[in-house]
Amino acid sequence: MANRTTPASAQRGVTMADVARHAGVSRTAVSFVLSSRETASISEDTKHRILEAVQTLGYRPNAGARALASQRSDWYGLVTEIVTAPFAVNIIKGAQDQAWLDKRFLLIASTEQGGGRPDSEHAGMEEAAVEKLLEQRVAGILYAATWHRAVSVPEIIREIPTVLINCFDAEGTLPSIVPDERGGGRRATERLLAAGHRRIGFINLDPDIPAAVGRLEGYYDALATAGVAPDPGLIVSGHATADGGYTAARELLDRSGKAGRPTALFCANDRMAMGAYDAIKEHGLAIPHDIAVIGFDNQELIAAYLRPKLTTVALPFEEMGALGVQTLASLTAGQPITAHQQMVDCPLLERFSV
Amino acid sequence: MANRTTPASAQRGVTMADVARHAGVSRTAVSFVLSSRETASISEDTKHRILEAVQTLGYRPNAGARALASQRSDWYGLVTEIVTAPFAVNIIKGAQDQAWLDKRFLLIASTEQGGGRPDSEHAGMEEAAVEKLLEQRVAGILYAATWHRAVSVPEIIREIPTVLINCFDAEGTLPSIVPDERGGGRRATERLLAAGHRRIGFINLDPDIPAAVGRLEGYYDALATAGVAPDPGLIVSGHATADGGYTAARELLDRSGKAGRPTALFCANDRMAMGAYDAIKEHGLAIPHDIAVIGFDNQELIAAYLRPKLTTVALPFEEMGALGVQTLASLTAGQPITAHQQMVDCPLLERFSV
DNA sequence: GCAATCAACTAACGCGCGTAACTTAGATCA
DNA sequence: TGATCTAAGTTACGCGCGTTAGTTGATTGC
Repeated sequence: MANRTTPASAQRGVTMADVARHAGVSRTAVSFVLSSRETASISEDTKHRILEAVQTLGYRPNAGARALASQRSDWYGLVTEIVTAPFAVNIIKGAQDQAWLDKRFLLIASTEQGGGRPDSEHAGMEEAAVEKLLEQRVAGILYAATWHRAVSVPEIIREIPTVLINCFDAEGTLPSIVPDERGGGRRATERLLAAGHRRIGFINLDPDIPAAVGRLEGYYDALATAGVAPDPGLIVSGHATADGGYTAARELLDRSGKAGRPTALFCANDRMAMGAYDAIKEHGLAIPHDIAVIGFDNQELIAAYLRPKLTTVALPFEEMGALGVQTLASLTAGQPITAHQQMVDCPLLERFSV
Repeated sequence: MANRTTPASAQRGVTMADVARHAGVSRTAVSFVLSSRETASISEDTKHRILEAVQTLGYRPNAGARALASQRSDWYGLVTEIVTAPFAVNIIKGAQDQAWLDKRFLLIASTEQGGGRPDSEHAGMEEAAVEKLLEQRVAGILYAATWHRAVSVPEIIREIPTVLINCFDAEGTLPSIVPDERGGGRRATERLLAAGHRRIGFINLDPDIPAAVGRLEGYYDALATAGVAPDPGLIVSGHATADGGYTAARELLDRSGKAGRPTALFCANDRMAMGAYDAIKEHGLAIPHDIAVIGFDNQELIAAYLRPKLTTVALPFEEMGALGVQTLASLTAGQPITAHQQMVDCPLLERFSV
């Protein structure tokens, strides 16, 4: 049996010079053909000979050398804390896929390591990560956060084109891409209103964060448009966990305000919705028959496995990642950015809890 | 106010030559100092001058040029389908962290794009991904799977050092790292036995996959060691979903075999445990008072948010990722690999369902 | 007092490639 | 027929760096 381990290409170092020699042309000709320059004129015949040589020798371009010679690179850096957080990992996927389409590579630098470092140390890691990426001569940097918030980026990041994803810098000097929380909140509330609900409880997150602010605004927007007066008694804040949702839901269900208990619950995230499910079931109520529930975030592992499956608003992680790469591409191409902060829609995913 | 945008370093292209000029030495001297070669002798004085020049000029080495000149690279490629699957993403984290410690970069190539491609197309994507990584001249490749199984890797991957993570090749010719399913199954069952349970139901996955085989073997191991005769009536297979777990659990609970219903349930994954919880609650039973439950996989989003929180066996994703990088490091260093298949322990995480 | 040693460097080459500037043989034109 | 132009290439340089093979002046050994 023939030696099947390695085609000719395996012997490291088939270079353009080898291809040139094999095709009987100069190295430059090979370069011209491979980079398909229109300005240079190479006859169809030799072009064909060269491509054939490439094939038989198993030539593989050396991306590093190419970057060195051409003074530009095919790489974007992605610095992020989200590698661990299964939550927002789809940002990576979106960015990765888009980068792949653009024939670019993503160098991912994780800034989260070991548990519970102090902030100062984390900042140091971020700077180190950016430094490393700059050493790789990336063409630009994506900076992605686990949850939508204001961040302070290391200063050196400003040396090259940068796009923030799922976060924004307090000064507002860097282009950023964030979810349209408000639109999502409106959409969810509208859905409940459309189902005939008028007393809609809202279980909110820590009211200081952008997600809470936006989602609540959207809730108000929808009520206002529908001409329903908001009832402050229907709005509570809870810990962003299943337990928090459980407690908050009990509070709302026990409460018999001026017009009785809510007939629907809009939970500002899916984990809280998970807890709310428990509270509702303990109350002997059925979802969605007795009470409707809508979540937020679309954490698949929760939303798709709750019984009944949870109708929820999705955070557009993948889209944000892709848009980030696109934005970075225009930035590095020198095109001016139209909007400094781009918002991406949060679509409603209909399942069976409404 | 001074122009704060850019330190000297920002002007792209502070090279070693610049540093040398600034320090009044040859470029070679700079190179020697920066790569801290012991063989070369540079006086403390000039060494200091050089480092100072590096500092004031903001010199940053060019990783690409370095790789080109030294004929080796700081990169490992990670080709995987798991970018999307929040599930096994910790493999990436483990690998990333370990690579960072080794001062190496991970180039991640996702092979999963758009939904539901046919297998053939997926294979094509994998080959393209590997090809791209080879163009980057990575020093080695990690190939990681979402779930533990046999895979067939693209042939070109054999051109360079490769380590499989969470999977193995059918021929067994590549070093691989997999979870110790059997040990995990044993550990879970032992825990239930230690809690006094003797009738332990086992809800298994599709019995053909390695995870199902191993976990069941572990279950038998523990029973045998404890001198408990296995009851075939206590073992069922279900769909690997919450619904599947729900159905399977009902079946076990309704069944009043020779010795009544099981007092504990070992579910071969957490999603099924989630469904089992529902079935148990519908039966009016309390966890863990009336019946204990143990899961497998430690899907945080489920296990940590179920009420009560689920005791489960963790898949050592992070460890496998880290071990993968370590193994690859020894491979690329030319050291022979001791074991062709390395197994990593699956620890039991105690929560409140036992 | 002179060869041998050594510390402290430097000159020069090449890694694989992009690219501007030049060459050459044939076609075109006045 | 000589000048001009073009197609089809080639020569030569440099990207930033690692590395080998020197070079140079001071010190040592006898």
